[in-house]
Amino acid sequence: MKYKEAKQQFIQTWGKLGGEWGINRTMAQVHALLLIAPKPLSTEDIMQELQISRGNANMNLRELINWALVSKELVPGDRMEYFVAEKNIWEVARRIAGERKKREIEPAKQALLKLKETEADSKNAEVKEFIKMMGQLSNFINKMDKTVDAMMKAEENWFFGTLIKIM
Amino acid sequence: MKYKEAKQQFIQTWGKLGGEWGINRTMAQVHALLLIAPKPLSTEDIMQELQISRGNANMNLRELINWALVSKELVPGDRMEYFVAEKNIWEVARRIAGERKKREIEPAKQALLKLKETEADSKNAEVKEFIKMMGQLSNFINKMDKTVDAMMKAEENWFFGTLIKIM
DNA sequence: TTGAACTTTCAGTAATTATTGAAAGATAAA
DNA sequence: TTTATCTTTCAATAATTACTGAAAGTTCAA
Repeated sequence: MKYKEAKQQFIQTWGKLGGEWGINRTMAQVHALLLIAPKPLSTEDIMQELQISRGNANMNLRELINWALVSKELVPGDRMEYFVAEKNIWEVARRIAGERKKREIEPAKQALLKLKETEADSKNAEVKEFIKMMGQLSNFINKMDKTVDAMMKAEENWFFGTLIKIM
Repeated sequence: MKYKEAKQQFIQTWGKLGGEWGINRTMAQVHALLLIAPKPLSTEDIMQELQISRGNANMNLRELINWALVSKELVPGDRMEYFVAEKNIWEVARRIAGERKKREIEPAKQALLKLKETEADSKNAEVKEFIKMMGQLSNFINKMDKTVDAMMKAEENWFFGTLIKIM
């Protein structure tokens, strides 16, 4: 396959994957573009490559920076801003996991924890089932949480190494 | 907190979480409802509880069945269909992981594998960077894949137990 | 200061995704 | 069969989400 075609396909694939996992497709495409760029890209570069507006490019870049997946890079003697992506995939995975944990899992966890307190003494079948399920869910989400924490601290080889060894 | 309020909050929380992870919010709400139901529910029950149309209820139930998270249950002497959810959370997690792997991860993996073949001999910096990144991504996604496979086969306590022990 | 070069914002609009509800389809008891 | 009961489909519509582009904001060299 020719590079230009492969590049387009990678951008499409990464964008699609993002979309399926609740991440704005364009944001994932901008990320894809920066992941394979051998040097920092300007907003103009990104607008042109992906054929998107300045506003859209700006918004998605800002969001990628919020996720700590991309950072601004200043070139001395140039007023234009450039952007670079974190290129270590393990680090990328960690940051995504950390961010999603913070934004989505933790709030859900807190909510479930409160729900566990519901009228624990009731004899009603619905209520009993509810309490039981909240217990199960809290327990599960706690374990997930700890797993993500482990991942955040660990090195890639250690993490997968240990995991795969015990399979 | 009173049961009725807690129930509504659980449905909202589960629905929101689903939405954030690329799963139709209503589908997640139907799932939530079935998770805490002490007995099978009919389409009517679900329509009423969530205030949704028959078509919507039917569609989302079918999809939950495709995901193997819900099954139909027939009550002898009753023509109406009832639905029950898998209640073991570890099993639920396994099925979701398995399904998402099959639907989303595997196709992405295959696509990346092809992209790795791109003009490997080029001296162009862009192409070199691209090949490098495709290699990293393939390698990472392979490890993820194996981790999910391990999860699919393992028992909850063994899986998390081993994981948490090594933390 | 001024103004050229660049970035950010956001109201309006477009695109996508989800929902409704009525009609068609299926099933089984009479 | 026929008919009553229940399920499925899908075109129309609503709701949500994403995008555009022009105007406002910022920064800095002259």
